[in-house]
Amino acid sequence: MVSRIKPLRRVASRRAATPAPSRDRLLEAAAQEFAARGFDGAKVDRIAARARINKAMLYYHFHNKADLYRAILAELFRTMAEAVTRACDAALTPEAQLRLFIRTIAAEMAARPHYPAIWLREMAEGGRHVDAPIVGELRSVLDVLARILQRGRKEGVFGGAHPVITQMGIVGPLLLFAASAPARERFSRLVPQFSAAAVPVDALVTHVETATLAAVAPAASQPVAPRRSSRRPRR
Amino acid sequence: MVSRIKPLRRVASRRAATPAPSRDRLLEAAAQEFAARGFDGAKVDRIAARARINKAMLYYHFHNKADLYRAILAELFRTMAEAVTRACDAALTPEAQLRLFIRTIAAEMAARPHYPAIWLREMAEGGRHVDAPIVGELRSVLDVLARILQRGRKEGVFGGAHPVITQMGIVGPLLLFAASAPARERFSRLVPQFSAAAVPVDALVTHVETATLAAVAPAASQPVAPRRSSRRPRR
DNA sequence: GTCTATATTTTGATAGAC
DNA sequence: GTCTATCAAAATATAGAC
Repeated sequence: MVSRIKPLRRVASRRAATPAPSRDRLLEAAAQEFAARGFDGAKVDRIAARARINKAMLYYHFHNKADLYRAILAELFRTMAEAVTRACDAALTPEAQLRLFIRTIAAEMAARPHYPAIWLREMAEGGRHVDAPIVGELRSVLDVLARILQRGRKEGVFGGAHPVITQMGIVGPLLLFAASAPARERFSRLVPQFSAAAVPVDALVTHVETATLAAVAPAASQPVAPRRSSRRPRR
Repeated sequence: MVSRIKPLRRVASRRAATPAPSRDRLLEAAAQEFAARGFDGAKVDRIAARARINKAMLYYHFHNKADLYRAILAELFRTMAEAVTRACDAALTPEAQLRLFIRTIAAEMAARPHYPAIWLREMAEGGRHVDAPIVGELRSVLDVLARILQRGRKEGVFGGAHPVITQMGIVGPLLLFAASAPARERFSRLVPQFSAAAVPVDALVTHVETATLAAVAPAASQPVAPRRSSRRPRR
């Protein structure tokens, strides 16, 4: 609540070769711990140890465990929102924009390896730690996608795909793939197919692109508001 | 470790209107708690209270929290493996089999509302509680999918899609959608688009079907083993 | 099978010196 | 900003009567 406005931090007063200040190490260590163990599984002692700081310093920088976690969540979704907003400025066709949207999210996940597990877990937790500003970032991401879909629809290249459903179709595979990498590696001793070496990362992004573009194509899915009279048979 | 072989339980000795025995209520309550809070967030006191049993009874039926959790995990993946194995017996075209594979998983998730969050969380945890028998069930699911893809390839209707990637493309959206339902409902006060009423469930399954079939179509994705000589440009 | 009472450990958080 | 020492609450697990 207090440290929401973050000051442009001490750039001038820092020497060139200075190691990461304790606060940064703390955030990094916490992200790692929260990703691997979840909010309740993460222990402040372990976070402090990993960051090579004293536990009391954690409470000096953040009020409590929840605040530290929220800071990470906020940065995660702000980063995502900024990235997709920036990427989709470009004057491209709706198809190209959608591809770029997908690739941007994938790239952001690759750049921040802890994000996928944290994101996934927070959704499974019912968004318990997501406050209003964070919801705003989520909304921004969805809005970018909604605009792409709407433009494509106006130009006749997309059908009436629902933004939330399209979003699930995109981030679902990307999140699960990234977050489950350690698990799959663990299983690969018994199921070699799971081995990371056997599953090229790029192939997944290509898969999601192809899949999403097909699913949003005209007549691929029923319109957002289903027609009232035509009841389609179960199969 | 001990109670892995479960006896065909006391059917004869039970009256017709007998309420669910404590062990069943326990498993149900535990699944709910583990889904909502994760392994570390789940508290045995809460599980016991929810099941309306004494906490000591929990330790009578299971040795500890981890064993209880593993029992639920095992049933989850056994259920999934059995369902997809049974469903894909049918003599259908590869396309129809793939659709059925998807619908079966979606139906199983709908029937057991706690599964998606547990599944997702366990993957994020690195499969820490997944033991060898459970990996076997995971393997079974993957094998069913691999056979469908292989048959489709032989018949020329599918390309060289990788089973793991295809699996991610299918279960990623289904899991995320189901598991994030409470979160989206929470956010819907600020972002009406997220409201469950606004997002038809069937539309997601249709989306995943369309998307997956397009992604596994011939030439949609590069072959599993990329050609060595032809280096494709970045885009 | 069921319950009460309790032991033991872990863990989030703080006080207060430097 | 940093550290030591420590508290108080929570949580897993068990002992043992019925």
